[in-house]
Amino acid sequence: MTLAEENYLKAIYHLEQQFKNGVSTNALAEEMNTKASSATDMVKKLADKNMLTHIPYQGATLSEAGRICAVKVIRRHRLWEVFLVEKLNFSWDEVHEVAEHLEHINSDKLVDELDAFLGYPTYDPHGDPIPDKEGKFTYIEKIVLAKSEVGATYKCIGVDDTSSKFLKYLDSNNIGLGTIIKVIHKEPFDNSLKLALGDSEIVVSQSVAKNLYLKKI
Amino acid sequence: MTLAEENYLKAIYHLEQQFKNGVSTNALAEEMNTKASSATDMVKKLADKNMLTHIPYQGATLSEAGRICAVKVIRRHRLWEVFLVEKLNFSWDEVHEVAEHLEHINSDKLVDELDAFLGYPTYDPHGDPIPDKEGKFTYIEKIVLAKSEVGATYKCIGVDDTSSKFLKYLDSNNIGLGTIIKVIHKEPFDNSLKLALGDSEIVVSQSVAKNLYLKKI
DNA sequence: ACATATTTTTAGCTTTGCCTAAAATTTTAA
DNA sequence: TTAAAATTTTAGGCAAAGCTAAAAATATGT
Repeated sequence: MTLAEENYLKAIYHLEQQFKNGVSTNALAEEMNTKASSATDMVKKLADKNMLTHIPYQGATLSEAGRICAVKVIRRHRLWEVFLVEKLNFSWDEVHEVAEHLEHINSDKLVDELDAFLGYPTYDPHGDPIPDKEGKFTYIEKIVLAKSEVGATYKCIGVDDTSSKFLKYLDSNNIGLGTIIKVIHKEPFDNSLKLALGDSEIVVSQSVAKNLYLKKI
Repeated sequence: MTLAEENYLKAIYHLEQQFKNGVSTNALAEEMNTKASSATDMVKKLADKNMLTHIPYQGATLSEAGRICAVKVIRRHRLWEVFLVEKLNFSWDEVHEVAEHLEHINSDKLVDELDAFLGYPTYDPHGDPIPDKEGKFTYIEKIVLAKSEVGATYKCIGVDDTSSKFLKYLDSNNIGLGTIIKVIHKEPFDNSLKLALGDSEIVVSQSVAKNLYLKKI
């Protein structure tokens, strides 16, 4: 698998969560920041390699081989993110770009030793699960903050949007993985939420609340 | 700089140690495991980018910019080798291939944090010096075992040949960086050497002796 | 010195992955 | 239901980095 092929597989894997019945060329092109014609080219190449099935004008669906390959890339990406944050003092908004490169180094020894060195982590710094050597994910039931109950207490376990802007916003409001959050009030007018974090209170907008994942505690 | 360009710059830098008056196209092609015509193409491209000067039919010489770029790649390569050996349990014959990939990830934060994480090492697992952030090397005077004095005691500080075969040979004879070696006898017939390593004695051929670097102690 | 050998360069082709423009297909909506 | 809009594919090109084969320049040997 070339670098470009791996990136396409990862993108298709990602989009399949959303579009269960095949990933459209346009959606794929957008995810890859490229043009539809390029996406078509690559989809055809990947179909030739039996990494996916493609019905023209309909969409692409990963084969088992394609899924395995995508999950391996995701495993590498997320393990490197843990390494960067825990060992090299990266903050969670800085890791993505570098991990995009590291994820393409395909050496079983490298990845498995890195996994062991990090203590077999099951979640990356954004709260996304890290597949194990066999490709198995550990799932935790995630509640999105926007659908939380007033009065309940939660732990922050992940984010949906991993853009630098959003992660910096969270940092500046002292929200990180593991942060304990109590929902004080929900404003019916704009769906903003008043939260208690330790002894301070903050108000977050609905668009923030839609991107924060919690676990009830 | 693309991946291929960086590899060529590294190769030219390496060959310049040997061929002070310009690196020939053939030598470069051989170092890169490619054909002379491909080397010519790349040399022209690098000359256009002011990374080197090229006199047709004569040879190529790195510019200051080219040297800086090559040294950066070497720094990254050697730091990752240290990481692989010290943190991920790689042996010194396994590191090269993976480091060839890692060396091309160009992030100052990544490299400088890695350097700090490793404790600012000055030598890689083969005894080659690691340039610092400013590109400065720490040099130690190296004595090649083939030119050692009978009766003297040395510490192993590096190898010339870094092939897997040679490194595995050294491992199987319990020779590594830091090993203390006393030269017991030099056989005039074939220039083989009898060495004392701790309380065992071994005999090594001249071709081994030409590839081991020592420091007198 | 001059023919031959070696080295280096040039010319032209391949593959990968992207692009634009145009054609084909499917969807939407009047 | 049929014309317009949107989506997808095809066709043809481009740049990078490699290749082979042939031409040009330099080196060598007698």
